[in-house]
Amino acid sequence: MRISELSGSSGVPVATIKFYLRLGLLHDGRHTSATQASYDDSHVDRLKMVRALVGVGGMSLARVKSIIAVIENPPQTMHELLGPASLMGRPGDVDCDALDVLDETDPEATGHARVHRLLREWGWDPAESFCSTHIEMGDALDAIEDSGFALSDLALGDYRDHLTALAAKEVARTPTTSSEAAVRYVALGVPLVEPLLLAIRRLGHQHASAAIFSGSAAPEQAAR
Amino acid sequence: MRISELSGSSGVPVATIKFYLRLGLLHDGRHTSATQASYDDSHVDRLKMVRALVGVGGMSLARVKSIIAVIENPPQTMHELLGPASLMGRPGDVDCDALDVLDETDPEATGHARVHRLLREWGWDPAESFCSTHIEMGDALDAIEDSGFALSDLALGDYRDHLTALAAKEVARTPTTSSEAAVRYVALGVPLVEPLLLAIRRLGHQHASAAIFSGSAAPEQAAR
DNA sequence: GACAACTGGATAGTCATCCTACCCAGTACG
DNA sequence: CGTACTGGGTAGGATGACTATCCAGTTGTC
Repeated sequence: MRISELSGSSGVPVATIKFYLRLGLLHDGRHTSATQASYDDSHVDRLKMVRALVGVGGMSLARVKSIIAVIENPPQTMHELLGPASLMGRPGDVDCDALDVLDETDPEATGHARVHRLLREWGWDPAESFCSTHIEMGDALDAIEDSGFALSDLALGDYRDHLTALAAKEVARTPTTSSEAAVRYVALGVPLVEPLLLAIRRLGHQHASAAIFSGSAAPEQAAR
Repeated sequence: MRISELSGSSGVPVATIKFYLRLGLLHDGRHTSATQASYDDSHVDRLKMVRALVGVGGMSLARVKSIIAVIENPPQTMHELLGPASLMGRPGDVDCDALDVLDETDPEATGHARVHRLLREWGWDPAESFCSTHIEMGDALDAIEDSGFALSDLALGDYRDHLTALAAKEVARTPTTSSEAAVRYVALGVPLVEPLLLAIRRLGHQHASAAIFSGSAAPEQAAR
């Protein structure tokens, strides 16, 4: 398959394919001469994957590249796979030791302190999860706080209940037949399912609000 | 409060504040003379909100602006609020009538057909949710499919169960005391909680994998 | 074997987004 | 009075993701 055919069957412009080749997002074709190479289905699949991750997944090419790196060079343990797969290529890969020190003393890091407290309350060992995830969660809590939005521990508990139940099912569904399948499942499934998840949540909001407020007036009137 | 003080208490550079003022992300201060204006706490709050939505929320300034528009000029019904709040400023505000026509005939739109089928199976009226949400969900399903990842209806059902339970609780928690509080809750809560949600899911993955694969070897070994 | 069409490889240009720097005349205040 | 600061405006820069153009080599066709 020549590059123009690859472009045709993947829907990606030739110039973009060349660009992806240069970035290392797409593996080189088999060279048949100095100025000729042939591509196969693996290149079509890769291109579709990249476009899916970039398009709906909303990822940067840098993050896609690190996902590809994990798929091509899988880590040794299942657990090791989950951390990097979660936030590969994201900002904030800072040192984790600093987090152990702070523990609700630093007024600047209320969100991170809350994460530690919650993990303790939930009976979760902080060591079994990645500090980068703690940081993300802390940042998210801080952002919610900063924008003047209150989120009770009760509400957080609801999130934990439902999401960990979901996560457990997802992990349980991980194929164990081959390492390639498992790596693909995690590296692609974790980030690609995210937009789906958020869409279903919004669908749920609309469904629930239709049930509660169906045909009812604006909050102004409803409150009176 | 002068602009430099506003900058100090919000942590946003003066040049950026001017930029936000020009874009309409920040309301003008009260002019005291031709070249002087005074700002108050509402400006500090707004700046913090904008930074939270842009930073952790990962939104574009355009989307932040449309969220601000909703907060400043709320829609008439609760239900009307949820649609725009969900995907304000996102790409894909296409015509919805086209979706009614397709109904699993178009091979190009398998994801969207699946959304319609799922909604029917779940007993949800498609009319009570926004077609833009259907489109997002369809796109997400297509992207998952395109990248060579299979997602069973069973797994989708799990997502629906947990996320709609969560969404229902979130909707139930919407304050009805004042319209301002309700609008703020929805317009900020829907998008800002998203990163938190995803972080907890990843935490759940790590927790679950620690329980299952604790100390176990790589999938290669485990599979044998 | 002439010749247009295509190839890989490289360089440079485009477009959008999000700021950042600078300039300017007009206050504020010690 | 002088210095610092203000709002307002324009221009510039950084980044990310392409896109266009050029070029020498290759392929298929007549």
